[in-house]
Formats: sequence, C-alpha cells, structure tokens
Amino acid sequence: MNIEEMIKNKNLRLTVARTELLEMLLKQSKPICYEDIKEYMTMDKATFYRNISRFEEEEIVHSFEANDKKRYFEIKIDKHPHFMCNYCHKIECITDPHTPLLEGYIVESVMFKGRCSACQ
Amino acid sequence: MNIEEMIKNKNLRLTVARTELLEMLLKQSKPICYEDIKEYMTMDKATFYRNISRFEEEEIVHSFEANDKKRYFEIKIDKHPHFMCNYCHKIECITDPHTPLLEGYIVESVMFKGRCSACQ
DNA sequence: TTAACTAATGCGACTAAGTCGCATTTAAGT
DNA sequence: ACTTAAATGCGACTTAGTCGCATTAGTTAA
Repeated sequence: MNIEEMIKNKNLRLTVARTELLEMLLKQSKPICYEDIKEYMTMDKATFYRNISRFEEEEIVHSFEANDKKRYFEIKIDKHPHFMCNYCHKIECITDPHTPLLEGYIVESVMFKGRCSACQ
Repeated sequence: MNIEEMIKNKNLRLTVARTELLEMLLKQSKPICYEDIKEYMTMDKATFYRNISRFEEEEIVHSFEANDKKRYFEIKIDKHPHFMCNYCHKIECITDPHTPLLEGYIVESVMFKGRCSACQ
C-alpha cells in the first residue's frame, strides 16, 4: 500500500503535509519526536501535531511519552515492544517476537526501561 | 526501616518536607503525580520536585512519564510492572510475578499499555 | 472548468508541567 | 548557642504542545 492509499483509505484529505509526514515516518527505523525531524519538514509545528493526532485516531501512528517529556511517534505497522535506556536515553525497537501477555488486559504496547547493552 | 532511617541512611538531611513526602509516597497503592497530592502537602512545588529528584538519585523513588505529560512517582520497593490504560488513562500495578527478561538488556522497569479490564 | 463548501494550514498567542535564581530559613556538627 | 552549608519558598522562566483565527487548498457536484 502506498502513501496515497494509506491516507485515502481513512477518508482523509490528501495534502502535501500529510504525504510528507507519512514519508518521513516510514523512513525511520525507530520512534522520533518533532525535534528530530522538524528541520527536514516544511510544515508548521501545529500542522505536524494535528496530523499526528489525526493519524493516531485513525490508527496509522502510535505514540508515547518518553522521560525527556517529549512525545515519540512511529508508524503502527509491525507492532513491537520498545526499550528506553535510563542512562543514554536511546530508544530501541525490540524485535524479539516473545511479547508477554497479561491476563485481564488487552496489551497494545510494551515499554521496557533500563540499561542498554552500550551502557553496561 | 522507618522514614527517618530511609533519609538518614542516604546521608540526606532530615527535613519536614522530606518526611512528609516519603510518608505520602508510602501511603499510595499506585504511582502518583504532583497534582494528585499537592493539596495534601504543605511544601512548595519546587521543593516537591527537588526532593523527588534527590530521592531518585538515591534510588528511593522511581518515576516515569505518562501520556498525559505528567511525571508519576512511586517508592522503589517491591519493583513491579505497570499497566496504563489508553482509554480511561488509569495506571495500575501488575502483581503478576512473571516479569519478562530481555537478552542483552538490564530491565529496570516495564510499562504495558492498552485496554484495562474496566474498559472492555 | 469552475464554483462552492469544508477541511487543512500557518502564524502568533497561549497553556501548564516542571525548573531556576535568589533571598531566607533550618538542620546538624562543634 | 554559633556557624555553615544545605533546604526551602517564592516568583520568574522554559518549553513541548495546543488553540483561535484568518487564509489556503482539496474535493465534490454542476
């Protein structure tokens, strides 16, 4: 599925900003925040956040708050847990398919925090 | 170990604010943010955050950022995973002892997000 | 094509959690 | 009690993210 379809399938208007934003998100290998990519985008900050919120509603994007008080985003395909290092603050994707289950809950995402391999 | 010992053992000065803060934290059954308890405390906001940071350095307190952009705190005894509901935004402690391991990482905390039992 | 309608955008102002600087107070050793 | 350094309260500040509003641009139908 291409970017145009991703947008149209959700009955969203196809705009330059939305196309640019999805291209950007698809390019990443890990979650990013606004600061990380603002210099590579032409859209305004408000437009960025409004579109991110829209994409979240439509379940195209997943986000979470990191301990640096910034919101991080990634495309919601290939769902996987994340690891956030408490020492170097790097965020990594966990590819280990062994995602834990919790009785009584529907787990939609998992975040591990601790010391990453580089910080040991 | 009582509160006075907890503070003295870390070579911290025993102050009214610190005692009050630890009493407050020990009373909770789940993580709390400043807003949750400010009305029950006499100390200033700056003092609260400074002492929380100090307690974190001394590993008395654990904190994390929730999706409401607020920082949540709890006493760092009896470490356990947490569950944050994406729908009612409630934070719960997971008592299930089955905490997952990750090869190559030292996991210090785990946060699950999704739909809690009340929201199904 | 064009017209008309509505949603999306950019901009500047605003919000609020958390931090900082500094003058004052207080804990703790002598 | 006296001294000294650390802790506190207060107000000002920072900054990620949001809001209001005037303008622009997709989309649908004629």
